[in-house]
Amino acid sequence: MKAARLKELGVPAGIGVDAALGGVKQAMKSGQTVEDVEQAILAVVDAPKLLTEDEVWGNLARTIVRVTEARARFSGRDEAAPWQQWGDNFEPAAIDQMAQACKLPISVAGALMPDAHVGYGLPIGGVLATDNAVIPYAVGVDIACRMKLSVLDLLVPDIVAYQEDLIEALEKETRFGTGCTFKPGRQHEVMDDPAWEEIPILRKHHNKAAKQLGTSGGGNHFVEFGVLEVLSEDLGIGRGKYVAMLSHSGSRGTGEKVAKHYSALARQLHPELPEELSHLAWLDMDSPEGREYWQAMELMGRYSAANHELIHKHVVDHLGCEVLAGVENHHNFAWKEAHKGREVVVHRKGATPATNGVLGVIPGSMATSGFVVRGKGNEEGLNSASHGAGRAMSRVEAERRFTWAEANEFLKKKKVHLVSGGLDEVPMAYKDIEAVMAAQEDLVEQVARFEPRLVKMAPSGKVSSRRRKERQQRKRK
DNA sequence: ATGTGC
Repeated sequence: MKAARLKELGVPAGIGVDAALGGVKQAMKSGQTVEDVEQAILAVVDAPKLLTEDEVWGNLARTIVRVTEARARFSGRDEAAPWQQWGDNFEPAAIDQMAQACKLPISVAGALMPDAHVGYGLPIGGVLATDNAVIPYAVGVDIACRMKLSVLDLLVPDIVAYQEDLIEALEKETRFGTGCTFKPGRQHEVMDDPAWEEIPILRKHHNKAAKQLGTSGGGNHFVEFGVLEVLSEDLGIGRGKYVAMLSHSGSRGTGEKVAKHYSALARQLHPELPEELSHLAWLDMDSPEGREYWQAMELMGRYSAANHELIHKHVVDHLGCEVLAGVENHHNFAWKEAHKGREVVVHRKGATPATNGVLGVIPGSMATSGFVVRGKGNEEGLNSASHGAGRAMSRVEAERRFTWAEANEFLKKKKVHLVSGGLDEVPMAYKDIEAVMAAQEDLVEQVARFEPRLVKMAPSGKVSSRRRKERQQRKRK
């Protein structure tokens, strides 16, 4: 049974739905039909106080009572925290999510970046400063998702001349797709961090995390080679054209488990939040839960950095070249920063840190420009910028609307060789990166422009997992 | 962005 149906039946969103799903599972196991289950849920919703001791539905009944009482006591704030947007090419729902986030009692200020689109709780491209509280879903599911660019001592024509070697390096030295691992795993001292032992959710996933070190994952993640046109002296290598390698990856499966674990915990601690705020449940920074999340989040930060470090090290070693310069940054993370003289927690969910003088990387798409940028320290913009061009449509919509014939035409025109990737990631599915950059001229300065030439991404998710299953089934036979 | 239980 889906969450939407449970809400139709009157189950409160968030922990109400969580509790209901538990009951549904139990009832279905004991052989009840969907109709029986729906009747039972209606009865609980109608009179939860009568059913708090019920064997199957007691937890749902108690949760509804708790949520109802807490929400009755909750009163929103009189005035939302101030926020501004950069650009005007947004879905109304993304703007609404930003506005809702600023109504949280803990919110201090917000900023919506020009690549923003709808996400869980806070939009992707949303920045939120809070007072002594951290919101797991305002950091994002892929905690510490990160960009890393290395300038290599190759010549621009080498991208074509040594194309086969570059492809081989990508194929052998990282992995793509949901659930991908290295066997045997890559080695890195980040795996010896004491936090893996101290925090149960980390201990549980330590093994998987070890196997996923150095992998790139799926979705919009990629590793690519391209031409970097350096426009300023910031990188310390002089102006001109260079070959660079750019990777986009994060904390893989472990980060997701951490995000979901603490978000569920935060929701349990905040039954008072109305439905539209329920995905924005927070943890107090002074509470044991908040401190533990922060510790886990920071480890995910070091883990993600190690991930990129290994990808670059192994690819560079494979090619036998040298690294001349580099830039890297998280774009799903939270930081303790000063805002207008006050210490706040700044959540950047799909947003690049852009404190004055700080360098960052903003990718476009597989066949449009990316940028190395220098922050301008715009205080109203919460020292942030976009983390890319931003999706112009959903993945499903992109798969429906475009064909590979069109996409290949685009790639050919831009001289991009796509080793693998999904139709849901084609450039036409993204907003215009030039317009996005123009909308944030007061947030960042352009330091270099990057043109992708040789790109590897995960092949389209659903297809590959179906094929994997079919292969496994064939093996069994 | 990510897998997991059927």
